[in-house]
Amino acid sequence: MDVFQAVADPVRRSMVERLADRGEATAGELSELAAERFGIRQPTASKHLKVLREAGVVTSSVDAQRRVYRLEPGPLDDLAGWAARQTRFWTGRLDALERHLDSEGDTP
Amino acid sequence: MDVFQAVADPVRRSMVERLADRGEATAGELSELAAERFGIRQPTASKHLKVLREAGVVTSSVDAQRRVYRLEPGPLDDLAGWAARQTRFWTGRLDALERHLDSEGDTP
DNA sequence: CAGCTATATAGCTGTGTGGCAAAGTATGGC
DNA sequence: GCCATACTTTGCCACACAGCTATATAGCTG
Repeated sequence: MDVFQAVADPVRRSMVERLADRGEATAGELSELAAERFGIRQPTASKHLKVLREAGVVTSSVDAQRRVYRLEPGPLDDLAGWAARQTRFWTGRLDALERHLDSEGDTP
Repeated sequence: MDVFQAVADPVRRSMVERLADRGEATAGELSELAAERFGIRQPTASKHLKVLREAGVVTSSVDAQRRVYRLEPGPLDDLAGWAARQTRFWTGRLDALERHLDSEGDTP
């Protein structure tokens, strides 16, 4: 699954936000957060973490029985870059459009 | 459907990119593009346009029998902003983290 | 080693969403 | 007025995905 799909889910976005705000967290902490905010069970949260992992949005390392998750900036930067590029092109271009229409000479 | 879900689909992303690159387009043009790239039929493309419309990513106006679609920067800016915020927080903070760990004084 | 804690996996189910063909709604042209 | 054009809507099916419970795996702890 790609980054776009990964962050399409509010539960996963909430996990990402938690990691962005306060740094790394264990699977348990993230699961508990999801439980509070969305009322989901631990295995469901674990599944969401798997999706984020496979999209490269987070990485995990093993600390005894704990898995520590942290944010991986790459994919999110790609996402931000894509979205920004889409708007930078035509935002503030209304004038350019009008010039274009003028040069076309047809106002139906 | 929100912006995140709206751009989660590659067909819809392709439509957005087309509008970002070369400005407004008719439903027919966007449908044809989707047909070429993804092999989908016209009603399916129309459905995708509806999703983009309802997410506020595009707006449409009527020109005779044609519907002209254009990009609405707002939602995409929100998306870009969100994604950027998630990474700006901890990117380039590895040093900050190390400083934090130093000030904690515990290296287990 | 027994048992507790932490997390992942397996297997099942309901619902949302993407795909299609067919029908409906406007509008322009003959 | 009627047909063609340009879309959208409707109704259908299939499949992906989020949710759950139950179970497996792994590592501490007594």
